[in-house]
Amino acid sequence: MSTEFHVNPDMIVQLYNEISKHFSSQRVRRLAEHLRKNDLSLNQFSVLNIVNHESECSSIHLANMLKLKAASITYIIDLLVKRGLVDRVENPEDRRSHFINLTEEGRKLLVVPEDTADLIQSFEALEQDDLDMLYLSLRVLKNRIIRNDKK
Amino acid sequence: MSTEFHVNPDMIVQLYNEISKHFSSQRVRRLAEHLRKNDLSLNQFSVLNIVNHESECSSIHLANMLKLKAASITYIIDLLVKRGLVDRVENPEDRRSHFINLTEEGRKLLVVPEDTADLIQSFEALEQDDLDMLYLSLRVLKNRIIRNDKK
DNA sequence: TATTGTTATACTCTATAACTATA
DNA sequence: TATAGTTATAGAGTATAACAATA
Repeated sequence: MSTEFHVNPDMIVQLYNEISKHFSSQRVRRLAEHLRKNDLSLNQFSVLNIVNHESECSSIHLANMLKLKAASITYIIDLLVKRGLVDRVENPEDRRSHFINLTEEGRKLLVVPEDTADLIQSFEALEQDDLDMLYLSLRVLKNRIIRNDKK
Repeated sequence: MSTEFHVNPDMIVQLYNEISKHFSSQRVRRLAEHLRKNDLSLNQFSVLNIVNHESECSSIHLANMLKLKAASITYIIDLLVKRGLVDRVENPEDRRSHFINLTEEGRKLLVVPEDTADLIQSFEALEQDDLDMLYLSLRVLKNRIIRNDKK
């Protein structure tokens, strides 16, 4: 395949952002629904997400990431521990601090369900050739991206 | 372009969802940051989004969409009106109810900034040929999708 | 003394119940 | 009588400030 101009990542990012805007509103709605159903605040959910990506995550680190006070982190972690969604593990190198780890229960709550019906509707607007090309493109993208994900 | 099998929208949705998961955590973080910077709760932001998409939106409708009590909607709308992000307009056909409309100020807060640097990094993992193909695919998708958006 | 994190307190948000106005 | 929405109050969740323990 060849194009008459040089496609660079920036150009794709710009396109991606425009497309992303189209789905933004529904994404927010799905997220809010997911949080409500699982009785999670946005900050609690953010903690689960951060803890999932960072091993040896301390309260201070969470406070910095979320721009919350340490006391709020304590409160949030207390609730999550009580629900069995995270664990507190002692930091052997600093007896003041703890590491926050995601439990299996917590990991289950990370995935926000997609609104499949609406997505399908969007893709159905495409011609067959474009569908084919999009599929191939996304498959390549997935393979390159997922490689860097843990598990 | 041709493939040895028939690509249908479902297959693309599945791929899309897998890719989407990869960006999910950062998207949540960006949203949380956007809300914090603009002093908005998730429900307040949801109200702005719903009001943006639905003209003649009533309190009752918002309560149904967000699964909140009417009294909570009153509280949220009061705050947003006070900040000049939405207006309350009388419903000429039913003097009990009001329509909630987004103001220009409110519209400015709808867009959640993307984390461009991280996106670029993802796309930089692709070969030039794949970049070209992805670009073409997304451009077609954008043109088909955006057509159905208002403004 | 500086840093990590907790306890105590104040504030914000949401739910419930009682109420007003209109249909 | 039923419905749309508001007001008043209580409770849950979150943030702020003062404090204790460790570095």
